[in-house]
Amino acid sequence: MKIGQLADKTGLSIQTIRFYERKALLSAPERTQSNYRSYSEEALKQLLFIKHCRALDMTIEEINLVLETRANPESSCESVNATIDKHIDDIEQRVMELNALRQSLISIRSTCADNKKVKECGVLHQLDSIAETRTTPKNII
Amino acid sequence: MKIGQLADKTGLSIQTIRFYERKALLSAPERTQSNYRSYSEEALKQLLFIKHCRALDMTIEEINLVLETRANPESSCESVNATIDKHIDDIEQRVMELNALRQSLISIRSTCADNKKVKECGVLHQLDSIAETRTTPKNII
DNA sequence: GTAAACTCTATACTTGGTATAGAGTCAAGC
DNA sequence: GCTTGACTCTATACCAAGTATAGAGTTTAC
Repeated sequence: MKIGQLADKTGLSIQTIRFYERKALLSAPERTQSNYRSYSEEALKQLLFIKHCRALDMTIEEINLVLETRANPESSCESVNATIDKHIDDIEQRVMELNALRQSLISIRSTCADNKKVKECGVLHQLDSIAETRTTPKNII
Repeated sequence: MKIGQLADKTGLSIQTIRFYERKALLSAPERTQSNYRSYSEEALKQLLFIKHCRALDMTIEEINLVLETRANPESSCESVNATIDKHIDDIEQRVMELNALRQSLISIRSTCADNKKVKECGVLHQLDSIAETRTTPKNII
């Protein structure tokens, strides 16, 4: 299977597949005589696994860890569970931040009716003077 | 006021201030004979305004737009309100996405009790086979 | 034989900064 | 006068997770 077919089957772009190879998520495939990448079914499965992990917003580093763990079936899956647990925490954290942010924005927005002039705009005045709202560092999520 | 003092007063790093100047959020200040940046009180205010906008997760491009609007007091503040409204929408969207993601993660996580072996781990099996969950394109927020 | 479609590598770009290197400047202490 | 430390300058590279491109080579269809 060439890279274009793999891209079609996975729904990932060709560049993304090559990118994952560079990041060592996907091991470098065999090459044809003309230096084209030639993929096995195994690679397709691996790539779908990676895609599923990405859909859950796992970072490449985390996926790498999970892949490593997955590689030896007799080892403990503890680290995988820890990764997922941490993810859930991060997401809950981020949702709370975003809700706080949303509240701030709604509050600021309420200070200006539509069609005012800049000099009368409550929103702009708010932006001049608001205090700190975000205490936690910005999250990637 | 030199850049270090400005950094202290705003809580932003020196590099960030220079970065904002490069991005034309902050106009290039006067220079001393030795080519040091020399800031006015006006620049301090501008920078705090920018900081407040960033705390609301506005992009640099959006802040630029708002600053432009703010520059002429007689114009309409409509675009500012539109920016804020869009932001609120984006955040609500993102919160819904994150909640869906959280549900997926919790569901996946529930398939593995602690201290299992990799080959028995429900989480890893789920990651092999889960269907698409995220339909909307990934957001920056 | 040639044109379209595919693949290759290498490089640059995105966002919002952060972190360096290497050079110049300024103030204080001796 | 000289050195030391703190400050500033520019330019460049780096982060994540890709995306986009140029320029070259390859394969396939007609």
